[in-house]
Amino acid sequence: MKPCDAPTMKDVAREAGVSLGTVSKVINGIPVGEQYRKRVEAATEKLGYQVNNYARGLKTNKTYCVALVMPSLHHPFFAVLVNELSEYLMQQGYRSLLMITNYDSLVEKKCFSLAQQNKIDGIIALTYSPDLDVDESISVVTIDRHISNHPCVSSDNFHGGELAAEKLMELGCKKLLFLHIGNVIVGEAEKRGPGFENACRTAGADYHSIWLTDQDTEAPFFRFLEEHIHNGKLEYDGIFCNSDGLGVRVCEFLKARGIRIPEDVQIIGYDGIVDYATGRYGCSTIVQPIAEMAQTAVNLLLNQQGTLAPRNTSLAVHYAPGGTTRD
Amino acid sequence: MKPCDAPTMKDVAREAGVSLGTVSKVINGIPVGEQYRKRVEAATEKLGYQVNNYARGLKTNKTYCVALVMPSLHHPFFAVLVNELSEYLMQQGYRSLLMITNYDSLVEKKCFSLAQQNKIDGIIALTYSPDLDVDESISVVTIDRHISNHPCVSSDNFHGGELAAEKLMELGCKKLLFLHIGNVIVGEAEKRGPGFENACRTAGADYHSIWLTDQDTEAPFFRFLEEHIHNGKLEYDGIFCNSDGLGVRVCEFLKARGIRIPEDVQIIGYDGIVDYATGRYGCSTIVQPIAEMAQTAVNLLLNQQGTLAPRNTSLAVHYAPGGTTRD
DNA sequence: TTGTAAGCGTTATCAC
DNA sequence: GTGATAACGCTTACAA
Repeated sequence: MKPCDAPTMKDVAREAGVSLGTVSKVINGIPVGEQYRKRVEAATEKLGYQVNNYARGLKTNKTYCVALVMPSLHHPFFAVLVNELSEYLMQQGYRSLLMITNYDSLVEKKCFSLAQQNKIDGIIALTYSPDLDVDESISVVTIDRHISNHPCVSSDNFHGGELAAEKLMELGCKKLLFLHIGNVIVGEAEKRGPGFENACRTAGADYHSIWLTDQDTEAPFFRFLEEHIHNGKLEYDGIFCNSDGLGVRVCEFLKARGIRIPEDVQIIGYDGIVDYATGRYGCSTIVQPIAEMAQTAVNLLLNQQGTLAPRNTSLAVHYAPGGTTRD
Repeated sequence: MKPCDAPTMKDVAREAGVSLGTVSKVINGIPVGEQYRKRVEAATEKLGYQVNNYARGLKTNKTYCVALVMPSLHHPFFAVLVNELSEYLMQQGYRSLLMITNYDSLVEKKCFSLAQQNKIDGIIALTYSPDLDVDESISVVTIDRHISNHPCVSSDNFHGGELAAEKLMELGCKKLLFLHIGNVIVGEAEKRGPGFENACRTAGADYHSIWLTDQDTEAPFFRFLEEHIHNGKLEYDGIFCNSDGLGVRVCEFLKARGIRIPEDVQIIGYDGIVDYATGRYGCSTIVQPIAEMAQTAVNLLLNQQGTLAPRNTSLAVHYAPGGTTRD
């Protein structure tokens, strides 16, 4: 790569015939004599001068840079989240350092260490390591999962679960099923199930839950479904899946066995993932407000003074039909 | 946000009872007396010292940071591309600064200027501005679209187009159609059409092309298709779309009109986008080697000495069936 | 070999 | 209000 030596403040000062301090003041918007300002601005323009953020960061200990630590961009939820985070950060005058962990807790640790080394102003992270502790001097906001006492932003998972149950019952389901697969790490997303069960209990509904923790295969779900199909009819008529992906797969599985969706069985997922090609939801779903979550996380990070930030901020979700329910 | 004052090299030197220069040498792997090294390492460990990349960058003019300028992460192609770029860069010891332009050429310009200001070591960009010129002193590698004479990495679009045509003919199609929608900016992706047409011509096949440039609606395609359906039968029996998204939409449109895919009409798209939920292609497709493209771009950027980099590097594509062809 | 000191491009604190 | 000057934390000659 080529060397890159841009003009420095000193060059501008020489060009404008003023001192270094004056140039600095003009650059930083500190009042300065009218004609001096004019001269400096002209010189800046002429030389195409740009401040060196590294020198500035060294001096001020402020880098206007936030690290985004995310598992992967293969999943649309993460991709869109990073998109919104990055755009909003840029609007606020911040840059984003992207770090992909690939769900690997070793990499997560390395990223946190690297982030601190880069003297970034803060970290926004969605991680899976249970024991990821970070220098107390750095600001951190997490998404969905907690890291020590740093503020966490998530959608209102509990209410999302309730909403799903209520919607299914409202649409006539009598025998409900909840399917959950996920990491053993307890995060905010794990409240979807309790929310669902709570609503079922409250309504006195008949329901069953299956929790697959720390497993990498959904096979048990499909075995269960298979076993509960009698004479081409599933025992359950309403299913809540803890992600849209699972919802879509369950839907396909049942259709392949001649069960009609949504006529025989109705399915609701969670996330609100929109297909890039069709612009539609893959299944009926509880929609997470990704843009709002991103903005909330950024605001929380940038305005974090002391420790008065709430440990958890849950944003409102809403239900959206996606063809797998009768509405 | 909280202040962040980590231990400095001076602290380590004091702790270890050696001089600043010695610490620096240990940190940078320059040979130093065994016992000195031990002492420095112990002190480093004890204080939890980490080099300040801003100070180092200021001194060395090397930041180990590359800017990724991308239109959006809502489209899976860009999301996966950024994922691969970022992971590979990290493997090579580089960090990635993510900049989302939202297809806005004003933002693209701002990003380029910002990137240079951040004294990054290079830029990898996928942009739409026709007139995006950049300081000659900074290394740039582009994806799919050219910016002045910087090296560009893409998949072998021309051959991809040929492949699609050959495959359709091989699968028995007699009357081919090519559908293209895209920006007026001519990039490597625009070679898909010529490749397709070339293969058709060579084989003496009957084909028709529709190019929609600089339009934001695909309506003309669907109007055309509608007009060429007679007695529930489309005049064409093989369609090549310049993206998987379009392929999927065309497929849906025809199915909705009672035309069977792939029995009556076969469709091939371009990109190789895999659905996150099912893991399948949305339609039969020409697969771009995204990971290889990312690695090639990074290697080109990092090893760029002088200007001996090829202006264009096209990576091999392959065909993959995805349910919209009879194979 | 190891220590010393001069910068890298800024900002900030002073006298003027 | 403006211009020297001392840091910021590091690398790198160069001197010891």
